[in-house]
Amino acid sequence: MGITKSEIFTDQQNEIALIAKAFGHPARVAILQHIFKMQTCICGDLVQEIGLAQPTISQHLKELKNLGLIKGNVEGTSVCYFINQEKCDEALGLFKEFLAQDSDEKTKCK
Amino acid sequence: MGITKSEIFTDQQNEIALIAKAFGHPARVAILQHIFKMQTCICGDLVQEIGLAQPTISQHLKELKNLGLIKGNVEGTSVCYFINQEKCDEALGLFKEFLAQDSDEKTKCK
DNA sequence: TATATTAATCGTAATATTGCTATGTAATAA
DNA sequence: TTATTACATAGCAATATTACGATTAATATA
Repeated sequence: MGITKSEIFTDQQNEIALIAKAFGHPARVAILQHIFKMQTCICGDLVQEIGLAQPTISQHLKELKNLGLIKGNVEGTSVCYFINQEKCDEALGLFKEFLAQDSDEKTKCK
Repeated sequence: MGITKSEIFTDQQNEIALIAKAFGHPARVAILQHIFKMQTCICGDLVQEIGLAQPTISQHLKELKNLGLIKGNVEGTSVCYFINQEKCDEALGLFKEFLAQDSDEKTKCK
């Protein structure tokens, strides 16, 4: 998207943005939800379930895997994907810290 | 980003993705963090604080405002922005529901 | 009224993302 | 060995995003 000036932001800001971007596409949300629900699944399941072409799903899986949100084990000709719960918990922790700053209503604008 | 086939996803999946996309850029993370910290601020503050050009900051503010994550009051020649805590809580709720599905370890891949 | 201040909008260049078809690769089956 | 299955990768067209300079709009102030 044009260039993002990552260098002017803190590591934490970049990290939050990176994880958020992974959740920023409904296909990836759907993929994660399906794996959460089924515990594990293979690429072909998701192609059936979601209705995007196989290479498209494969690409989204790759992004999620690169971020560590899911992991995959090779089993014969297929790859069994599953949630990396630690990483998801970490992501949720980041969002909590980010969004749950309870303000003490100091000087609000009228 | 090329066309996203929103119509094949559920409203909830699209909603999560939309909110996540707002957090998917470090400038918007930085903007929100600064407003959280200062309670309120004007566009010029953020230009100083973050170091992007005024139109760029203004554009990011617009996106956050469109999603309802922040609100702005006109005060003379400036606009006083502040967090819409209800919307932020709602966003956090969505992420919690999405990410905190405690799996009961059924059939995991080895 | 003229000028300064503050922010929004317009237009545009550069770059990223989405989704596809075609193809490649690895493991299994016949 | 050859075919099949299941994914991954390459390459491309379409579209979205980021960032900026120039300009405009609205208010305040001299």
